Amino acid sequence: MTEPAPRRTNRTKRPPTIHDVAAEAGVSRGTVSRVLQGGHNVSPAALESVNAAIRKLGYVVNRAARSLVTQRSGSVAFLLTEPQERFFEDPNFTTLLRGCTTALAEHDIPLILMTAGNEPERRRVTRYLAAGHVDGVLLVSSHSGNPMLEHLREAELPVVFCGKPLGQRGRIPYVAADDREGAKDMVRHLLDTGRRRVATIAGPQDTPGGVERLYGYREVLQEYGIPVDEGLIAVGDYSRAGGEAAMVELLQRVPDLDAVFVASDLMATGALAALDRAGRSVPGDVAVGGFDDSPAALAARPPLTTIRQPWDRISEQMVRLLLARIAGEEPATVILPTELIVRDSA
Amino acid sequence: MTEPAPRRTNRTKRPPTIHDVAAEAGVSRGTVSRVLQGGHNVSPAALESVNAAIRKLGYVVNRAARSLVTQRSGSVAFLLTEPQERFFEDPNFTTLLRGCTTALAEHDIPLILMTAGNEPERRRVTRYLAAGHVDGVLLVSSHSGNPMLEHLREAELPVVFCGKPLGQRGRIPYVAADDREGAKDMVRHLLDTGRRRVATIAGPQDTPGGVERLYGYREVLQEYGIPVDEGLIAVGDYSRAGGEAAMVELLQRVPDLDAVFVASDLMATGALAALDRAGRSVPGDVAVGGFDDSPAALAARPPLTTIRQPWDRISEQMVRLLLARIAGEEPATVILPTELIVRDSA
DNA sequence: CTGAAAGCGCTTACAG
DNA sequence: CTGAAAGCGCTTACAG
Repeated sequence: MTEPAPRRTNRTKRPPTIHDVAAEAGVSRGTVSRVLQGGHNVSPAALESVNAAIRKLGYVVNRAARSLVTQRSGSVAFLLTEPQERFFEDPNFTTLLRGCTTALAEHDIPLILMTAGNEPERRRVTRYLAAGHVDGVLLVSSHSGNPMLEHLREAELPVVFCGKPLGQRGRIPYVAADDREGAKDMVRHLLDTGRRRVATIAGPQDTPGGVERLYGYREVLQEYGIPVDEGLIAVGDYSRAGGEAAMVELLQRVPDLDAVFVASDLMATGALAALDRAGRSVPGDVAVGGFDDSPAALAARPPLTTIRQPWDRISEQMVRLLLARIAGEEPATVILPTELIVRDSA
Repeated sequence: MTEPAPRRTNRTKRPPTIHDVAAEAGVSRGTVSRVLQGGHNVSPAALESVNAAIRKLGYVVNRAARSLVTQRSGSVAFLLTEPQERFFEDPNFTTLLRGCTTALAEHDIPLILMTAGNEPERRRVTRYLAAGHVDGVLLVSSHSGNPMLEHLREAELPVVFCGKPLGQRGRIPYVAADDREGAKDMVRHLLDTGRRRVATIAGPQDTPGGVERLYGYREVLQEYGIPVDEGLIAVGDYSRAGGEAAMVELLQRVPDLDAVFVASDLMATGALAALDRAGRSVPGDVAVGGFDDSPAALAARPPLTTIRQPWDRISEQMVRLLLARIAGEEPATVILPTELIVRDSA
């Protein structure tokens, strides 16, 4: 009557193990494992009885044990290297995060959210990744000179970027919306609706969106035979305040502008405020085009004409590329088309 | 010369193990492990040489192995049971998510993001949690009748809610802003600045914010000796469109209202649009008070007077409570004060 | 097709 | 204070 006390945590019931399943099904643990791996080299009879046992017992594989032997974690990191404020303020990114979570869940892969916005965080994340705690990383920042990149390379971890990685040598897989074509669509729209002095508020020039959307602006002007006036170009930091300041600057420099293509909706709401204060009506005096089709675009007065990025498909493709990389496939790149959404501001 | 080929994944270098550290330090693996656990019952000399070896080798513990023996995952889930759109559109929640990630990182605990907005997702999440893949969960939805709750209870997993869980028996630990007091501050502000026909657009009545903020509204009117006119109360669904519809309804029912307390900034932007279309000036004809102090509050025209929720502290406290629960402490509750932010709309 | 066995990298009583 | 050893729950050659 003095049995050794069973080992217990504060959880009452221990989940069934592969051992229980094997006993229930009347086979060896090896066979159960083979069924778990896809059922190759398993007789139909064994397959069936194992599956029945799994259902009956409600068996779920213990990932820690599997991970220990396979040297695979079975999870993926979603890594933010932006200063956090910027990311979390940007509704695009939350859409992206949601999409990646869902897409990974379909493969039963948990998403681990990590931030590396400052030095201590970067150290922690680097250690975590180097220790092999994830099989790959979905990387969101595309600022050039990203200090995490070197670490990732050293850890030899599969990575997929959101947005074209700037200033990187080698082939780094990424998924991006077609920023340049999106910008071109917007500027064409402005021109086609009769605007002639079209300014632009570009994003930071160390980000792909900042660079590409400005390229698009220039290309369309050229296309229409309009000489590019550098005075019509201002740069913001993707924040609302940055957009506001840039608009003030533009108004001062080029009082007769009649349209502005703003590289993000958030900046566009700032531009709207500046125009309002300057007594310019939108779209009467000045047409305003945004980029992103974020909630802010709808909430703005007037609602913003903007460029929609296909975030659902971006996240889907990021996950697809990452899983392919993890499986050993070659790096690839996916560029997805954008869509012009015409509302009241232009 | 025929050594067995070393086992390899596609990663080149295998991280050092506790075995390597023990060899380097000249002690047993047990001693290394004891150092890892906090260094109790370890001689100063051993402690030092083990730490030196850890540094030299860049050793990082293998969580899968640890988890296998301790029966603890060392990670925590951040679980969204809202229909996803709502969550990800709400900037409060992303702030919360960020805060929780950071707070957990300080304890070296990875945050696993999970969504359970529909039935297949709920099944998957339930299996994952029941399998013991996380030590606890941070739960965000507070809609009453949440179908995940029962599963969590069955799995005997520590849980902390964000927001007061409605209609739950038993003591469930939660952290919330003081919704009622926040609402009272706003309504008092409206009344103190001379408004007399103060309407409200409440949130859904199956959410704590929806209920509590409406309570606050009623209480202040009573406090000021103003009889509550039920016609002045409308309910929205926290969306922009819902706020707009509710405002239209109120305007129709009570054309002479001169203020409205809206239970979220997002709904308030909708209300602003409706007022604009009805030709009412804000704050001239109608004062508008929001709730949340989200980015939308700043972007709104005019910028919204609103109630700020202390999201940083909320996330911090949620993590603290959850870790305490995991460590076996009793359930507790934390209510945090809000702050009135006066801008232009009221 | 299947079982027995080794081993993944840790932690934790148990002796000493 | 410390080492030897068992064991956590899996996967995977290896024989058969």
